[in-house]
Amino acid sequence: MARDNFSNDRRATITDVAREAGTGKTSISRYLNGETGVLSTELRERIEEAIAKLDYRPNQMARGLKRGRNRLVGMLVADLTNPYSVEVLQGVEAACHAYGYMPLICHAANELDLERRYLQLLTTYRVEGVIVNALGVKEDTLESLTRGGVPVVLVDRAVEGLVTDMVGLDNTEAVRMAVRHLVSQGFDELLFVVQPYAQVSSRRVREAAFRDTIGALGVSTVSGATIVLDLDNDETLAEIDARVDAAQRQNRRIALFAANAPVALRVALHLKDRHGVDWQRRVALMSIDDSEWAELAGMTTVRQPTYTIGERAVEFLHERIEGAVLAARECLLPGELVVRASTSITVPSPTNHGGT
Amino acid sequence: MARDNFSNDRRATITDVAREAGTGKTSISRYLNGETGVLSTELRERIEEAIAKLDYRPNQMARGLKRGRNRLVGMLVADLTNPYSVEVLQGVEAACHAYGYMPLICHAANELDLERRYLQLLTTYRVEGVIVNALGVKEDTLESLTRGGVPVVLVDRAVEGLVTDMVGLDNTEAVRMAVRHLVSQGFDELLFVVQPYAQVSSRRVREAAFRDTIGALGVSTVSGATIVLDLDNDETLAEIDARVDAAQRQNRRIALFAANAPVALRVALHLKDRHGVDWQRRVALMSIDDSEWAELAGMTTVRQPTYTIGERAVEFLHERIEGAVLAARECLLPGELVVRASTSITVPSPTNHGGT
DNA sequence: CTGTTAGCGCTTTCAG
DNA sequence: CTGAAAGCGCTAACAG
Repeated sequence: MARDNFSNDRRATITDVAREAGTGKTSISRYLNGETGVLSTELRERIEEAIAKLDYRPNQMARGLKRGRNRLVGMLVADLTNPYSVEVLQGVEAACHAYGYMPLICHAANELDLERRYLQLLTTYRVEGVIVNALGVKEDTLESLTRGGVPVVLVDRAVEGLVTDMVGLDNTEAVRMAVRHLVSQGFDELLFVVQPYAQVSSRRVREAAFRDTIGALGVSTVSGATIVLDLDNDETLAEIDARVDAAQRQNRRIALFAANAPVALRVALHLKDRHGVDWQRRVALMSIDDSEWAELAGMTTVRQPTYTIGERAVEFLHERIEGAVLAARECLLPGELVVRASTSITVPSPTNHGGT
Repeated sequence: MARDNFSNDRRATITDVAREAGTGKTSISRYLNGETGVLSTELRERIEEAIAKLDYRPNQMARGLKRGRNRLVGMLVADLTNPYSVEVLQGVEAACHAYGYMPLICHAANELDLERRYLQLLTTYRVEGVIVNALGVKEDTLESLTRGGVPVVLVDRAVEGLVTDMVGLDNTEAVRMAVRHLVSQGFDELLFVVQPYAQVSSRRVREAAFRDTIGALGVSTVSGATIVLDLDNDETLAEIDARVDAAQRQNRRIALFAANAPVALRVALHLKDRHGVDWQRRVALMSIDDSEWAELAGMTTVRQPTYTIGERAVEFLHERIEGAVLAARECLLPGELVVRASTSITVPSPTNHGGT
């Protein structure tokens, strides 16, 4: 029903509806924009009928063109493969709907070219604002956006030379919490494993926090070191092995601390490869990011408030779109320590998974 | 550089560029559309300068409005949390770029309301086509799309009462392959675990294939049963336990076969909970979908050709957008058996992970 | 309360 | 080779 008319392929336009309802376009427009009470009940009914009959849907493009705003916001994700991003995304989506925005999701797949290209595309579609989980590199296209008056809010990572709102994890506190946990569990040698961090601010901050925290502990008690792991290059894994072996020879209790989920997975796979299925009995591993397999592997993590990060990002963006003029803000949300068996220094017994 | 002029907030329009270049809008338009050779070199240079100076970007909305096509295609994903979807997405994105489409990614988060809402939104933005990984339920909005002349191609799942192109895994063959593998490994009791499958065609097909394959083997050799697992309700897990216990009491070699990754994870978590960290020594588990933790857990899987699925979907869509009129097509791509330690019937030794 | 009239930024005849 | 003008679908004054 409601569409027994010629399936004309071409969608009905506001003009068609006006004609069908025997009125002018203005009234239709008024109806569409909820200017209720300004229309006689009689007219409103005729309009409703016409709309139903023609299965009419207003064309957002045309609307946007006229109004100067199209309710589109861009969400540029560096890597959808990383569950972190998907979770943030969910917060973003929910908040967008609440505010009446349509999120345009773009996936840079860790490619700088793609990031740039999408940024341009978004410009071209005249999005009203952009949330960017950037690759971190200085990017003219990004600057060009803000200069063009399009609000930008950064997620997880800052971008060199760009001052805007940014929301992410309180990395310093998260790392501190993790290190304190490891120390309290009796580990006395900590290895922080992180991807090349020069470009990516969150990694940089985490690494710095790791060293600071260790330093504050007094070098005599606990020793720590950072290992830079290139996911595409297995060589650095050898260094981890060397450190682990050395520590164990000296009877030191060593723990690996992965800076994020991809690193944790890479390291875990390697350890399993090297030590066999029982690898977790040989070496302790924890990480930032509570990925879906963390529970299965019984790995201690710091869970990020991903959903909230996404929501908050949209809130910031919304305020800016509405015209707020204020200095760049930084919103750092606290992580949550999720303790599991991997960081109890005693060999986990089969029935005891997750200690305190 | 290239933007030392008044940062006017308002982006430059084609009119601005025309004025700046001292010419008419038509020429600018021609330049933008690559109607090269129709412009004198001299004019072209002036245009290029003007564009650069004003940092001009053509407004796609306006273009679309006039042209009647905006190069937008919708991609509706049922659940981004499922790595399957993300992988398909990557194929879709790549293919879209190749064809010059801008994919609008929408995430239904397994909510029927959201699915419907997004479908309407996409209509409203006049996307030229839609790729749908639907929730599977009969959906008026979807039908309304196709009737409105918007091409739709389905991914992974068919939708009741909707005849369109669809691309996905060759489920029947995939299940057959898996069952044969399990049997050849010496398992003689198979438990197929699947979410409620009435609504979702791919699950239905997998379940049917499971029963058929078992049946074809001759009931005397191997016995099989299907267990329906509701991810939000733990009760059904008890049935799995009962079956496993019974089989082991009778000295039968039982294997669990999860219909997809979410099920596999749920089951794995439960088994670990019940049997401790060594659960894999107690019960064999394999699944369709090769998720990132499968390697870590040493779990045998059937890997889907996700990327190709995405690509193929866009190809189909493209042909339809270009006006091809043909009967609905179905493209079933083969899966790949990835054998790992979980399905070798002997207890996996620490140094031997994954046999043949 | 309702309709007429101008555009939004762009493409596309149709004449120079 | 180049430009003027009409119009895509819609909204927003501005009259009635």
